[in-house]
Amino acid sequence: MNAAINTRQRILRSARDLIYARSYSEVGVAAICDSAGVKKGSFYHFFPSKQELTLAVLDEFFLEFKEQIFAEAFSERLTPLNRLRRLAELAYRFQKEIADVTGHTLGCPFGNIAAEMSTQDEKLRHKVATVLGQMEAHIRDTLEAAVACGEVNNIDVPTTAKAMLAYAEGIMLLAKTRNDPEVVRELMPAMADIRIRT
Amino acid sequence: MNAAINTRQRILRSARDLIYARSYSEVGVAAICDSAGVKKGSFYHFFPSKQELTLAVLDEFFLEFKEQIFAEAFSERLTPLNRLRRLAELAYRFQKEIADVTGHTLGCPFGNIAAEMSTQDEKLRHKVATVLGQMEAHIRDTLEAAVACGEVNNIDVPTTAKAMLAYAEGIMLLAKTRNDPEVVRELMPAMADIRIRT
DNA sequence: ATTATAGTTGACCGGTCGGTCTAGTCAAGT
DNA sequence: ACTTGACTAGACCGACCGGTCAACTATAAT
Repeated sequence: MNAAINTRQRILRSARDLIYARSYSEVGVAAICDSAGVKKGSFYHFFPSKQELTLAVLDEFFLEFKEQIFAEAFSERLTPLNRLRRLAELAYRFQKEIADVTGHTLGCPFGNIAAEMSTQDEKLRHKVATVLGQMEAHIRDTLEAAVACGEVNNIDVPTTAKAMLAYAEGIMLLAKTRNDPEVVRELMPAMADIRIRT
Repeated sequence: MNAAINTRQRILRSARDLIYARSYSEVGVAAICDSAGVKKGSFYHFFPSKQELTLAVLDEFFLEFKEQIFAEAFSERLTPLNRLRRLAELAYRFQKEIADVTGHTLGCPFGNIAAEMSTQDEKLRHKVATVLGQMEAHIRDTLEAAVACGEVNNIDVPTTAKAMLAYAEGIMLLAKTRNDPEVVRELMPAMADIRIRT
């Protein structure tokens, strides 16, 4: 049973890494099984389909994101706006590290799947939309706090949060397209300066 | 020979529509041939591979984009900043029209392919990067003009151009993810207000 | 020791993939 | 009339796709 959890976890991690590095369509179940050192039968014992696995992968991604990025950026030591600036810095570090290891700038795992699959798989689209919605909510909360402590004023908080998320996703996509993490370093800090006025 | 050009054009248009509506991986050569009313033999007479066809599709997309969007938005009647605002409006209209017809918000054709294929096919990545580079150049030129006529000042023009492009791409991706063109209407106008200060 | 159950194995399925190839049509050039 | 070469037709290729299945093993409760 311990071994079983282990197997499931190995499948999940292999799938996460492969799908992020390549894409949903380019990664087959067989490749995931090979990478995880697991046979097809075991795969389908734990996951009913490739689609369901991918939903789990998205959860896994978001969990890690919250643990590794949000947890650090959104500590109380920083002012709200500085949390957003810290987020920008962490985004760069993360992309830079991946680029150093893999040779490719991989962008945002959610944005990648959204772009590829939104029109093809409604369940996947909805899942990604939900995750991005939660990210937006985090930014919104942070902006509310910024307003509350007088760090900013006269802004449309919900719309500004959406704009910041859009800007961040766009930067990740451009960085992937140029295969250059420095794009993130150059552009991301300005995310914290976006203001949609009331 | 006229019929031949016609065949090539039909293949190109079918591929453009199908790849935009679905994705590169989800659209097979057979589907493109069916849609174009052409047999495989003809397809491979005009295009050596699916990859080469896609490069041509990207050219086709960019050509249409310049004809339909840039040509209208960048007319001399408008001030530079108003050209960018017009661009935002056209982006919404375009996404809205597609959504009404297809039931899906398809986002940016270049961004879609970039997200899906950048890590998998260097030629495709490079092509998309080039196209987006030209878009960035258009925005940069417009910002230069805005500076020249005193509409804005104290901005880092090249970086602001990049930031505007990133913001636009991010909005298109979010709209696709939410399957809602209204995201474009809500967020895109603020593109013209982005300023990266010197 | 027996039984039930969770997990594993790998052969196998029909279908689709991008791409090849041979045979043939057709119009223009000589 | 004959040749040439662009274009079309569609059968065919091996590889791979997601998914199924029956048989097997390991574990733990009774």
